[in-house]
Amino acid sequence: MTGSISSPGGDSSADADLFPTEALAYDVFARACPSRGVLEHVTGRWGGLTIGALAEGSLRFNELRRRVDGVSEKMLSQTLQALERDGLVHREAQPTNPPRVDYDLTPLGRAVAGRLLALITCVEGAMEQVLDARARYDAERGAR
Amino acid sequence: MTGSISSPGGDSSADADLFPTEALAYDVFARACPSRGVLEHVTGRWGGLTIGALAEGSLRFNELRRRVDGVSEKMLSQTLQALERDGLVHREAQPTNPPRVDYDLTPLGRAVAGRLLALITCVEGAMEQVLDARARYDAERGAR
DNA sequence: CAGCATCCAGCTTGATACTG
DNA sequence: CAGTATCAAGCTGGATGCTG
Repeated sequence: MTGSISSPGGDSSADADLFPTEALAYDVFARACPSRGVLEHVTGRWGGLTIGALAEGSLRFNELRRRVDGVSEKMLSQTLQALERDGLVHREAQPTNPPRVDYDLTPLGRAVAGRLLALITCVEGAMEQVLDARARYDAERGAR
Repeated sequence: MTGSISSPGGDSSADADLFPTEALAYDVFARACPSRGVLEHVTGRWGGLTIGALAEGSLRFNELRRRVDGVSEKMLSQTLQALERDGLVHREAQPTNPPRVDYDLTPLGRAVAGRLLALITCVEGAMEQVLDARARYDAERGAR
């Protein structure tokens, strides 16, 4: 066990030691775990929005650029490459002129997108409560 | 509708226009939407891990610091303040000496945590596929 | 213990210009 | 259209020192 999170004292499987790095592993809470990197690609500034946009269907580079409000072409390009490398996004390039490249989610990407969208929807739905909470917080802080 | 994402042509409810900024609104894909900020707090470098840690139960400042591997006290403090302001985290300070402060999730925070944990679990579970995808990607790219 | 204030290195980002 | 290359600037975040 890498340390950090995952049950404090009660370890669910005492035989975990028998599988050094094989079976489970992958603990996002551990600094060095590769899953932390993937999670950052997925939840990063542009990753989440890109996946969210692609969840609605295949899109071309500049379509994506317009959809994800505020992303620069450099960042979009970078984001797409990271997601493609992680196997979440599929890139389909046609060697025509002018070139045409379509991006869409892989099955794995769709699985992640589902969870991500659930989170996004949850946050969007909570906005009124959040705004209220902020107002209260600021009122108490601002007064003092 | 702010623009950017949200169904391309097919709008599910034609009467959406009757509720200018009341009902739905909050579109993360729009640059200026406050929900984007909240989502960034939740999914940010430390926000997600902090929420994940608190999902297991109430924790004190330094306990959290140890749990979330790699976070500095400055970042943790900052993160907690943002989450508290957003109404996701509750801060309970006891005016004792030495001081004792407990943090835990609000009901809203727990709702978000659920979705977040689902995402994290999904990503962790996909790690093998991701690592495979990366290997393939690098092989093709490195060769050329 | 639970933080805040300050300083500063460096990574991330956005403009801009260029290529196939 | 679909990117890559380069560069300056700004924000992020870590280290340090101090407070109650």
